[in-house]
Amino acid sequence: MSTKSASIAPIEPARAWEVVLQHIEGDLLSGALKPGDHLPPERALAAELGVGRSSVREAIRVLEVLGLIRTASGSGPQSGAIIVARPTGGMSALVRLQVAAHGFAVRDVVKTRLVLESAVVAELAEARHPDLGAALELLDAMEQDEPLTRDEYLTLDQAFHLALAVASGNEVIASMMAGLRDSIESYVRVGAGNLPSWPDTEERLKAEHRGIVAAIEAHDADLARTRIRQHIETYHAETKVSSIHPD
Amino acid sequence: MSTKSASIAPIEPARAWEVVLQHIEGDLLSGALKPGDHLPPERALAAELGVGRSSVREAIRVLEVLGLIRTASGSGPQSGAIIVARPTGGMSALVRLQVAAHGFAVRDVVKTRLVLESAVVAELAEARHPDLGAALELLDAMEQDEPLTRDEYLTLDQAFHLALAVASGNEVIASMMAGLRDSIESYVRVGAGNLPSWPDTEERLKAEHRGIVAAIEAHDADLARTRIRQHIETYHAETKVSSIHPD
DNA sequence: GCTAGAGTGTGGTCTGACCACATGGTCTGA
DNA sequence: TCAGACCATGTGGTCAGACCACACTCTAGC
Repeated sequence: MSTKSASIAPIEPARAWEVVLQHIEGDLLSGALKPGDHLPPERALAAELGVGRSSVREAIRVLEVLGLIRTASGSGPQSGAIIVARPTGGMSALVRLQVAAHGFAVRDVVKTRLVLESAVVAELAEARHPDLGAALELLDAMEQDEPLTRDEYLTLDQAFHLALAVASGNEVIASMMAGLRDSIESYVRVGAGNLPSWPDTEERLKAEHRGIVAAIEAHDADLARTRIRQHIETYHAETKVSSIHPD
Repeated sequence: MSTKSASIAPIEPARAWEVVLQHIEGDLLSGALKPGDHLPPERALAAELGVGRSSVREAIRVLEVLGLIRTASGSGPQSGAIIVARPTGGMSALVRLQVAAHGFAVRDVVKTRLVLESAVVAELAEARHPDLGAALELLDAMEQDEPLTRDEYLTLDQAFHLALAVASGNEVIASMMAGLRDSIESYVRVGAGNLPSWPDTEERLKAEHRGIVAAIEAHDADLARTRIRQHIETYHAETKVSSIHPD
């Protein structure tokens, strides 16, 4: 406990957990902490900053949810809080919860995904040698002989779209795309269940995927934009007809 | 996420704070909690869910940072944890910390902002009657007689860009834009300090702002895209020359 | 009627105590 | 010498209880 007596109170006294958060952020900015490093043990951090361990834990929890660290109990080099800087999980949580709390409309999530993914395919089309290896493997997996269940297909579909974003080399867009998609995951799956004919839809989706890749490989950015737009809009329009939510 | 078979086999027993988070998310999805509502008091929530108060507080903290709730101590209708669903703050924190932890490259943040803002101005240009009132007021404020300091101008500039995003009516894009901009705020301000001639830059920025608005009002989406791209790219190129960071 | 004070309920914080667990060293017996 | 069992240690995870500061609400006294 730090002596609060006679301390000149700032305009807004930072809460204890904010002190911890700012301290860690400062260490990140100064380079004292890098991905792969361990945070000090919670008890040591608490003593160092003059706050209680519970306050340290609140800050740690925030960092964990935002995807900056991963925690593990026990002893040894794998335990403790380790900087990982994986934004995807945090982005998913943020968007998903905002959708749940009506801060984000599903319609806007879909539109934003459209904007980002259009940019992704256009950038890939304009790249000299876009690395579509991962995306192509996923397409092959979707077209294997054994029939896939709807859920399996949608999982691969999601991975395909994410692979395109990753291939574009922009981590920010890739994690935003992943977060947007994750957050409406349940809506997509429910919509797929209400489709009039899933096999027909699946065939159409496969053809559209190949068309998108073809446009990228042909370096035709405009065509790629058009096709990705149609791909997303068609699916959402089709599933929305039979969806429960009238909006 | 991967398999929907919700068997009891808990490979990973949910931690206490996750239980609280999931419970609140469930209440949001079911409509039991809406924006404006109060969360139960921490002590009541802890008793209801059979967890300790500290675990409840960790979940509450996460929700606060993500911008879902605001908390206030004291008594009465303004106190407690209230659902607000303001995504901007959470997005800013996420992006800022990921940049600090090298999960996001500043370059990608700028590129993403470019993608989103291009879409914003294009959408505004294609709208019948875009509501540019707030944006225009900010432009007027930037051009008043009394000279503005660099910081004041940049604050208005940021507000202008955000106003455009808000005018487009897409909350998701607006909060992402705000988060992206906030997260590189310090870089922008440092860059402005290193410009060869701020007054010249300020004049150019004013002209570019007016040009963007003119393109929107002329319903010329392509021109608006071009101008916003040039606006952002020029500024970042100019400040990067004298910046310390080589990349 | 009005005001000053007590009362109440809230979040914010700290402390101390356990637990489960992973690791790493030590001891024991072959 | 070495392999295996065992225990000490340090970590996060959790809980219970205790305060505090604060904002509101009620009420007694004027």
